Amino acid sequence: MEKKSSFIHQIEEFRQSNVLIADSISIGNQAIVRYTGEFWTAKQRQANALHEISYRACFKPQLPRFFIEHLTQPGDKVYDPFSGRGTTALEAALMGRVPVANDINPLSAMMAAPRLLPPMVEEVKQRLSEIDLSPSNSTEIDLTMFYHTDTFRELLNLRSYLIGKDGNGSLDSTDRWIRMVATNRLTGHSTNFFSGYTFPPNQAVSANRQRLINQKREQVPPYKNVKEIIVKKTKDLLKGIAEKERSTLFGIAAQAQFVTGPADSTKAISADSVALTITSPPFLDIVQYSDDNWLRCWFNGIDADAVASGITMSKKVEDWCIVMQGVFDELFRITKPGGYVAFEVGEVKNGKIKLDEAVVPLGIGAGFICEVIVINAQEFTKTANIWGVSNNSKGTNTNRIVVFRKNTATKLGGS
DNA sequence: TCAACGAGTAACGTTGTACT
DNA sequence: AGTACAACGTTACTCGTTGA
Repeated sequence: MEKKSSFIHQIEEFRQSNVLIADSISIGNQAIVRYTGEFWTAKQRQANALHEISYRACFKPQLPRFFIEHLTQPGDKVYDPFSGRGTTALEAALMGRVPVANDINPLSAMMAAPRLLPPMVEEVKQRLSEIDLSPSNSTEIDLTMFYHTDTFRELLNLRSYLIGKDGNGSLDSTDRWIRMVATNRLTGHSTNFFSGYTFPPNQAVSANRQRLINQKREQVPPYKNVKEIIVKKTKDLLKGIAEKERSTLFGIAAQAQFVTGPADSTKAISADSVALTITSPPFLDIVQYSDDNWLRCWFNGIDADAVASGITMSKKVEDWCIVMQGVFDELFRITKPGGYVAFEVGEVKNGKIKLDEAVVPLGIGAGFICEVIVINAQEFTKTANIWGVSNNSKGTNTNRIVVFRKNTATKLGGS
């Protein structure tokens, strides 16, 4: 006889001391308990600064922290099949858990893995001083709507250096750090980006649109010093990394696993090995992941169109569910008996579609037990101000997490 | 043709705190 | 008193796709 999940007990205690809403929803023939409230706060600058690289559609580090704290022990494997910038992987590593991460876009591991091996600022300065960014460079692509010609020349040289060393296998952890920082400085709306004024840094607009933005603002991209900007951002990222954090991360990094491929077929990850999965899949077709990352892919020699063809962009919930069922089946394979999945989605289409309700049967269909739905609702910046969408009135304003558990008893007739 | 829809972020400025 | 910096509230701003 299996004992009652201690997680629900913890949530219930939390609820009683914080006066949260508890109700339940019927899905199929089951009543799923649902708690709504402010389980964690998610303001800016409340987590480790090492997280602060922009990537489209990332959740706040407080989200994985909450579930890692409650559901794992140090040394446990914590997995994210839609890893993105690697929020789950990094937060897990900072907490002494072993990260396993997957993403269809190779950009993801390039952004996540180097931050498990944070260098000293001096190492980065030294390496940059050894790279010659001055030679004039023939270009196969015009990006002068984004960059001053001298900045563009520096970027082309850095790109050749990185792609060259990657190609002959001589890229080291300092180079990978520089590649991660540079990729994140390619476009942005303020001074410490290589580009002139453009969109906020998680989305690169098309070249044509950038020309129009330049016209409208009567701007020509100003000169930006590539090496100086990389050093500046390196310092910012390393603010929260004292020796204690550095040694935790270095100890963990050697055990971490980064996989690049579809989330429903991750053969490199062992069966029955993962203690906790924390993830957030694409929400239907809301975010244009490969378009938003086209410049980053170019900088790293990645074919963005090829990546795009593998990304789930279903418009309809039914189509999305078919793809996600495959993901859940794979999660069931790799989760260890007694392990958990915390699957985060949001409400979309002006609140009409609550994806958490669609997720419940998928996990059950894969063999999991649905434990509870945790909804973090608060006044916080999720969709605030961008596109003129005001916070808590439109767009996705809550984190809706469906928590599943794999029974410790062996499933009968399992293949 | 037009309206609906939508997974932010970095810098600035003010206030607070620590140290000389 | 003066300096440095940490903390944090506030501020600025755009595109692309779809379906009626």
